[in-house]
Amino acid sequence: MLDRKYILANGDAVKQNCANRNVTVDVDRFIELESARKQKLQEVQELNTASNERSKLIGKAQDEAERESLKDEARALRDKKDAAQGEHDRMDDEARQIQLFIPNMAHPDCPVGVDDKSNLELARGKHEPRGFNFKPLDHLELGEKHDWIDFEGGARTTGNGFYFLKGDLVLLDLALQQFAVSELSKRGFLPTITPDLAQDSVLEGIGFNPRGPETQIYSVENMNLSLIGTAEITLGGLYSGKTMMDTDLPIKLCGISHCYRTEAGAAGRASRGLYRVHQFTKIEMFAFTLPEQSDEIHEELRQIECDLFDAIGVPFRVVDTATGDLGGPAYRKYDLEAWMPGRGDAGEWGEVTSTSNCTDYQSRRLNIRYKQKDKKGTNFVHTLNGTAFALSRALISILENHQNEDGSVTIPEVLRPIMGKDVMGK
RNA sequence: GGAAGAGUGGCUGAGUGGUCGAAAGCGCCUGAUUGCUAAUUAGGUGAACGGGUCAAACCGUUCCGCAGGUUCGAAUCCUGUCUCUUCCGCCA
Repeated sequence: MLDRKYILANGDAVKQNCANRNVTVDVDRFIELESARKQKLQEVQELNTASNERSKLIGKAQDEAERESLKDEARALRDKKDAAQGEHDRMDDEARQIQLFIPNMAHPDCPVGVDDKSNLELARGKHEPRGFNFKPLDHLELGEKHDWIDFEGGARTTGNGFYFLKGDLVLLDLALQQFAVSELSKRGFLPTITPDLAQDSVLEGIGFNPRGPETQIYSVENMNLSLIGTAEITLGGLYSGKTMMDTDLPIKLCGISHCYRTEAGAAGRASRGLYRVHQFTKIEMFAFTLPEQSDEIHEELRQIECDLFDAIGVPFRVVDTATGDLGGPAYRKYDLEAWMPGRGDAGEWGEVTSTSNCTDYQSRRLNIRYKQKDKKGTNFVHTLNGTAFALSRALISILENHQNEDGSVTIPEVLRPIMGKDVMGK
């Protein structure tokens, strides 16, 4: 969330930002409430001071009569204070409800537009989409041919949208994980396996709503636990309420977890197969940084994503996400879209990674701060996240781009030593 | 899952319902001192929020795991809850 003082001081900019991001929220009402709340707080504190002063005198009172009259005074003051406090809390609650829906400010270079049509292509990967001198299959057809993917069994066992992976595709999945984790630890990211469940309060802190009609989250009945949609949730939770030293920043983590999403309301040809599923494994980059570092680290995350997809020989483009497509917490977001020959009639770009600089939007909610040596006070860190590999979609991109006419798939060179073979499905 | 015990500042650890934001020690910072990489000594040393200031200083409120309650007043009493330790049970 945004700083309340910032909203009060920059009302017009905040309103313009909401419009750019296609978010409807009553900023004026927030400003009205917050101004009134601050005045009320002043009143509460004054009453409390007066009440505290009386109470302290009671201990030193000489006789019973004096004591009783002081008690009456103190009690009356406390009642007035409680009443004022109640009013203050009501204003505070309502202001907070609005504040939670005010999105982060957007980077000045961020393309302005209300939806993904305004996204801007920034760059391409090393590999261009290849031509096929045969009719390429999509990953589902390849998966069925080799018995690598079993959606039918997944549906029977668990439900629609769940799947079993088998055989060489499992080896490929694990090889990708190992490759990503090893690359990331070379670059200073601490490999971290997180729980797949988190408390509802942690989900709310990151900005997810775990229960309710429109939730994307699976929750556990009779417990305040939910299955995580991304390791961002647990990694943020790990540091919530913490204060770090500036010299320890940036902290870079490589989270490994399963991700669970209900994907309510999503269906259709574009969602065929592994593209949109209820469970997948993800290797996630996460960073806590000083404010002045976050732009630079964001570029680093983007570069790592490009390097990883270049390394596995998959063509992609980098997209600068438009204001309306950013989501609440992001200040700026880059997506990598991989070429997927099996999508649409003759191939389409499909999102495979996403990296966001959330500045202090999440850390303010989660109360994650840093302290500078020899300086009073603390500040909020900046948080960033980025996908290394979302395994389900990375698998699609490899199967479809590296398929051969006989239905086999050439394994990317960097994965061959890990898998111990050059071709799968031969 | 059952039983018992414990949760206090960066750490260790004291704390009879009022003078406790909290003793003491360690650590850290600043100064003094001794010519020897350290000792001695004096002082200082938490955070959030609000006010104030160019910035400080400064003033106020809140915080002793968390949330409630009793009371004029709670680190201290009561209730709930979470976490940790030990013992038992179960188990990949």
